[in-house]
Amino acid sequence: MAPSDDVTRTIELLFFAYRAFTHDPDAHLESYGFGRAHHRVLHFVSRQPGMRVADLLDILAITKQSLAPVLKQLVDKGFIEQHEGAHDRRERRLHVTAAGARLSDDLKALQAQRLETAFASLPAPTRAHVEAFLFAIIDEQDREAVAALLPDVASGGIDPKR
Amino acid sequence: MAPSDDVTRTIELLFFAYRAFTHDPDAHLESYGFGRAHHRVLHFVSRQPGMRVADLLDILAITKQSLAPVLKQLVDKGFIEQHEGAHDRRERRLHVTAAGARLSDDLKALQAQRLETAFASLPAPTRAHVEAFLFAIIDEQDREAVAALLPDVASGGIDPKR
DNA sequence: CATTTAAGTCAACATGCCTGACATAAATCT
DNA sequence: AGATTTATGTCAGGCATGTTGACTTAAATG
Repeated sequence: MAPSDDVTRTIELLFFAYRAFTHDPDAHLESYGFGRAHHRVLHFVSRQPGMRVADLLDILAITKQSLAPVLKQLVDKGFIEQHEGAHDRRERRLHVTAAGARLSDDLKALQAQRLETAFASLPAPTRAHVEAFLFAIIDEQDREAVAALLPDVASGGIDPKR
Repeated sequence: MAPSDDVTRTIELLFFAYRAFTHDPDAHLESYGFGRAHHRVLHFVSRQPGMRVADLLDILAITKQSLAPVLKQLVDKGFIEQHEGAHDRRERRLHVTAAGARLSDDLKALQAQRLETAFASLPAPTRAHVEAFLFAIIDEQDREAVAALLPDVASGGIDPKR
């Protein structure tokens, strides 16, 4: 096997796996007239209620002009609410409504189903290895910010070599 | 830890990791006036020289109307060549040119760098676990076709439980 | 009071995907 | 041979998601 076959296989698996991973929510979102961009907003607002617009832009790494129509649609259709900041009234603190929480949970359930089925079919250490790998793929300078965002790892984490 | 924290962490890691994974090639492609769609075409044609347009459409899961402008640009700029099929002259067999092979290799090197650095920082079994996971994420009905496409696994594969 | 900050808006544009309809040439079936 | 199917290409129109640049508004801060 050529030396680059390993990396080719990983690259192609990532492509096909990520497409599968996003497929179910994409299909579900269609019935609401929403797309993947709406999913991302809903997910992170649901995960961090009260976040500011600027925080969301940082996480998504898009411009406010890109976010604007997506956020407006989510607000107009009653999935997200904006509240004036308590201490700084320029801020629009973002919250999911009950409907938004429901949709966000439904979308997560679709992805959870796929991920948990995969993990259940594989040996127990898989999850820790996979998470360590995914984390190591992220730019070193971004890892701290991402780690601060993620739910804590329970245990069995794979530590990077020194 | 809430039961859904695990899946939330995996979902978010996949999002951030995939964004990082595509970032370097995206940036490199910009200087050619190309996008991610061109990368995918270049990659698969390079991997399977002589493939037909219909094969490419199947793999990418897009319509020929979506592919057409992307393929035309790659042909016009001298990265891909089309040759009449030897046995069936309706077919346009796709091949990368020398320049196409070079660009494809350059893009792969960027992703290889990221992946291999990640694997090198982690215990040896990581690669097998990661690949088994990515494969298990793919729809069961698509796995056979994907497996046929991928370079063979050398050894140390993680077998799914029965 | 001047400046900065948070957010929103308007315009123009590019990419990458879609559906639908139709065209062409070559292979295949009857 | 003639009809049909197949492989590919093309035209038209549309939608989602992103970009840059310029500007506005309101509120906080120096």
